Amino acid sequence: MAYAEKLLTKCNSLPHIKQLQAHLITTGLFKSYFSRSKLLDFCATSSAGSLSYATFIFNHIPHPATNDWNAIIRGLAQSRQPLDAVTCYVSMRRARCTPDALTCSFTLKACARALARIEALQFHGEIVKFGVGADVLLQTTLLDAYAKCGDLNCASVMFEEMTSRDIASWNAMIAGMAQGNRPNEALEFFKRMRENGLSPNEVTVLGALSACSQLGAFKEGEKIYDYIRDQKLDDNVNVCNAVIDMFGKCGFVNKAFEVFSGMKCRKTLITWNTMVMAYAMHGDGVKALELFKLLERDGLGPDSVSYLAALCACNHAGLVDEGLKLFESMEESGVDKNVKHYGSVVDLLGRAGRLEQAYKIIASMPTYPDVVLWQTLLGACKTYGNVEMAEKASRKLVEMGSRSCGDFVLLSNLYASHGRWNDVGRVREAMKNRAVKKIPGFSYTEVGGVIYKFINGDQSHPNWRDIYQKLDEIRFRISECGYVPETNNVLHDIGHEDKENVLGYHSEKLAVAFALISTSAEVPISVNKNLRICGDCHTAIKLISKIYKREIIVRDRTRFHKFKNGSCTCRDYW
DNA sequence: ATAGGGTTAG
Repeated sequence: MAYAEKLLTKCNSLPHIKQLQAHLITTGLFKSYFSRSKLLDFCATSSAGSLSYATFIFNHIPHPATNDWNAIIRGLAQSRQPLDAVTCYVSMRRARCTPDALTCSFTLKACARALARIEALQFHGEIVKFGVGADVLLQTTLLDAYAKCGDLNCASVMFEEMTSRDIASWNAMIAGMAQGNRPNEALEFFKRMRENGLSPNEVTVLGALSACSQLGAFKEGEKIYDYIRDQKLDDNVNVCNAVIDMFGKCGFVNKAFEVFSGMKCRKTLITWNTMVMAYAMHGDGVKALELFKLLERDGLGPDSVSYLAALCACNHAGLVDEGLKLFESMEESGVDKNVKHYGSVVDLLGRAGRLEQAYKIIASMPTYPDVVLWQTLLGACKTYGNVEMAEKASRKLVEMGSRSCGDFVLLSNLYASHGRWNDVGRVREAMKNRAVKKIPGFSYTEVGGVIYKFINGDQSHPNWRDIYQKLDEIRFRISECGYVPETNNVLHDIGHEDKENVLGYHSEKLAVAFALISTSAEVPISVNKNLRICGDCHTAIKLISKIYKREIIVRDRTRFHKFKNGSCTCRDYW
């Protein structure tokens, strides 16, 4: 019997599969569940097979068994329309066929891929109903499905209720937290796992490193890297890629490059892209472009992510013509442009004041431009005081139902700077009517191996009075050097003095003040912000770096700012 | 009746 199975692994095209199918039918083996569902499964999931042909065979089976259904559901779960697997499951139940643990496993995978939280929840019920709830593998699949669908609370409950957990369960929890923007908790689970006597494997460290990257947690990241080398996990490309990314995002491009050039395993395109992006984030456009050119020599062609990283590098280094050339060369390289490439080039042109050209590029897009594109153009209009173009962009934003505070602020500021007070009032009215939402800004900083989080105007830190006192001192000292708060970054119906206060307690300022009072003078201060740094904080921190003789590194949403002796590596271009 | 399923970087 086993020979049919062996033949199956030798099939590498649909005609082969059909031949084997014919053979099974003529010898009567097709009636045996085993050979038949093996064939179905192979046909539905391997690259040699075809899902539609598998479905065709399946439809001719008079009374499909659980295994036959499983093969089709598995194939559908891996297809472009994963939710078809759920539909198939419904048919299976209607045909009164009983699901087993594998049926549930495949359908849950489908839910996770489709981000279908409600369906995942319903399958949780099915799992209990069919008595397979005690299966550890299935529990992990379920936990992972909840996490991928964004329901991290359900995922945690699942995890805590598990009576036995193996390394994959921990890995799913750590990766889930890291990917769900809860990096602190990811690291907590990582710590707990080790306290429970388990040794992290290559999958574990990927999740933990990703959490460190998000937090800019350099010390923790370096400890994990030591462990990786100790356990020889660095013969895995994915692990190397994650280490490079971690060092890059923690502000140590040189360390990232050391790892990149010292890799013992073969680099993939992702490795190259990660390194190009790291240079881009640090504003080192020349090195980024050098690497971008070298990547082709490694036998790899740049893909859309490579181009995005290179464009980003041009943006952060102010290389306008290089960027434009790169953008135009995409077509002949056969790499499709997506909305992010357009965004990058519009940003590039917008900063250089080439607003008409930027507008033309948006207009030439084959797909609809998104909100971010118009916001980028609007921002450039503000910088160059172009009211007509700003109105065009804002009109588009309003049409698209924008609710972002920044759009309204920009337009309002532009009107204000031209003394068009009626229009300012109109924009404010529109803001009220639309319940504009504002993403809260927060910053992280690490002191003594502990990561502290600050929210704008935060008073939750035990030493908040000391921090605010330090900020008062800072404000006094930088004012002596000519600092004037840039209150036009704030749009509220409040007095001038209050505006200064809102700005004065931005999360990045709180983090810097806290670091100043709690670290020694030799260590550079490192701060990590979720949004882009505001112009006022940028000016203030430049002065702080000079007066307090401290190097301050701020990573914002898009890049690194290294402040030293009164200037920043972004050269005020970001 | 036999086996198969979970965690993975830009």
